Amino acid sequence: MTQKTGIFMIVTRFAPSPTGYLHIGGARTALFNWLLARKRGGKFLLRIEDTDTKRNTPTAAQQVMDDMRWLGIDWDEGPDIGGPNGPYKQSDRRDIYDRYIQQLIDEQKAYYCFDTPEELADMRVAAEKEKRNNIYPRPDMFPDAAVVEKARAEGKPVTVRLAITQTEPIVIQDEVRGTISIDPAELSDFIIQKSDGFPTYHMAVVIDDELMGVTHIIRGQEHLLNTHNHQLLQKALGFRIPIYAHMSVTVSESGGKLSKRERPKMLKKAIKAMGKVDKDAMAKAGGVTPEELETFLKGKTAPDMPAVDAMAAYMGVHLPEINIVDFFRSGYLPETLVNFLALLGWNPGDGREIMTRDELIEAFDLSRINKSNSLFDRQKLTAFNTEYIKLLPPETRLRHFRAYLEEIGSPVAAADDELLGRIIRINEGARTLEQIEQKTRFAFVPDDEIEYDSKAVKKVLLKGDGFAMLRAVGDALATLDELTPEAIETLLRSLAEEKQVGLGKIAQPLRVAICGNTVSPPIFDTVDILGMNTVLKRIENTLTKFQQEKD
RNA sequence: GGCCCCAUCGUCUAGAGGCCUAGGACACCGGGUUUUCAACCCGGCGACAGGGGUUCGAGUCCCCUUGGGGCUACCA
Repeated sequence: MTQKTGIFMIVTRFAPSPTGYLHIGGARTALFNWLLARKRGGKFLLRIEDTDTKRNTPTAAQQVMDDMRWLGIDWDEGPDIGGPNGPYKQSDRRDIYDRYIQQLIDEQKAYYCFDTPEELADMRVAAEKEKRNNIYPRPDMFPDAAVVEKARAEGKPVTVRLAITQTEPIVIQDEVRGTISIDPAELSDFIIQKSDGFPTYHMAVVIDDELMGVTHIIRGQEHLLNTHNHQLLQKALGFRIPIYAHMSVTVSESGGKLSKRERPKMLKKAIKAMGKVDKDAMAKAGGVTPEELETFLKGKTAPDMPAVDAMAAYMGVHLPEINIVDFFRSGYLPETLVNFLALLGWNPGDGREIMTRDELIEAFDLSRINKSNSLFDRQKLTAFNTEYIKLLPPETRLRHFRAYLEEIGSPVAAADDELLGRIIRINEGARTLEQIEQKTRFAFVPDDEIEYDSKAVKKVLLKGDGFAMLRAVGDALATLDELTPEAIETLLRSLAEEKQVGLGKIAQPLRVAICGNTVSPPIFDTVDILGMNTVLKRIENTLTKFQQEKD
């Protein structure tokens, strides 16, 4: 029963609105659609839904595309590369929407309205007070062209609504949720064209999906009830009905939908928890006025993301990663995110978890998407990242690490490929690229600019005989003529034996002297990487610097 | 409030009526390894929300309760 028609090509899409960075939920939606298209040998489209002129931000579309590329989610048609059914930006498709809206009006399936925002708000309040649904009162007679002309001349807002005349239940088929039917009496005639002339989301999405030949739509559960409206529109316009799959929502640790509001929220909480903070300095760090900061702390409005990030950095608080770039900057790998995201609400059914991109594509299927909401578990994400740092081919790790170092402006970026590769290798077991960077940074700062951790200095050098041990280590190292990790190991081990102490007694003072901290990559590699001159210099510096405190 | 969706360890989940004494992964706890932090190895703790049905038999099907989530915009 294998009937390959050949003409039935799957088409999926991701249709973000350019209001900010690509966030984790959007990335998951994009990934599922991409996975389905790749699995079935179909096409995956990218479309920018910028019909809300007030919310659009100019760089967002570019940023979203950059983030998708970083994740390795590529598209076959899109705003930047075009395609047979373009343009792929809704603001460039106004004339198309106008035609269909006019068609609905001509067929008496839609009608003009002239309500002001205040009037609509009153209706909403009244409905709420009377505990009934807010159903728009459809006029018996639809306004004709003359009336519209007059309203426009008077400066009234002009919108268009779809007349919902169906009385039988509206039934949608959902691939993950089955049959969901709803009584049209629950539905209100909704706006399909706004007073600024732009179509609403509902109108634009239905038209574009039809014209672009989209066959499968995977999206969040928040669109489940919209689907009935979309089906009404599809019927009114004589369109095909695509296959829908509504995935569960990803919720955050604090409950509720995982949203970009999470970061400003956490920042506010941190500021309040700290009590006294220099607000002027913080406002300055974030590039906002003290007044703006004050409004943020009191009210609901939040400054934009770069300002939030800058203030968090200033205060040294770690905000939960929400946007894809946040994860990049925290040292996560794209492979980790793709794998982890795929497993949020889907699984291959055979217990596999760590899976390559190809394995994910191979195993992906709509029937295995589950229905219940899932919580975004950062600890498990980190465990995946640890795994991927170990698993990835050296070239790939190197590429990711270099990109990360350049993004955060780390001094470690000065290392050449060979050194960087070695740094990754000796840090195997690290959970994020950030950890590798932090553990290696000391090697790339000038010898006299090492930051000594006071607790480490006290514990390892000042207390006990750490100081004397360090001197002995310095003397011993100075005699070494062959510099390899093995030679260093042999030397230090025999020194430990001679002194009748464990290797730790030798290694820790040395570590603090050359790194400033008790935490570093394995000591023999660390010495080797720094080179003998630097090591001896730092030992010397350390002895001099803390000599007085010792006495 | 109305409408809709969902419900297995702390978390992500396996489970499509007997294979379940409910399996795996992360987290957690205990132990081991060890030059630090990790990583690694071994072991352990730990769940079918509650109540009714249906059935020879229910985590699996139905109903109710409870709990969670979504929508209810000239946002998408």
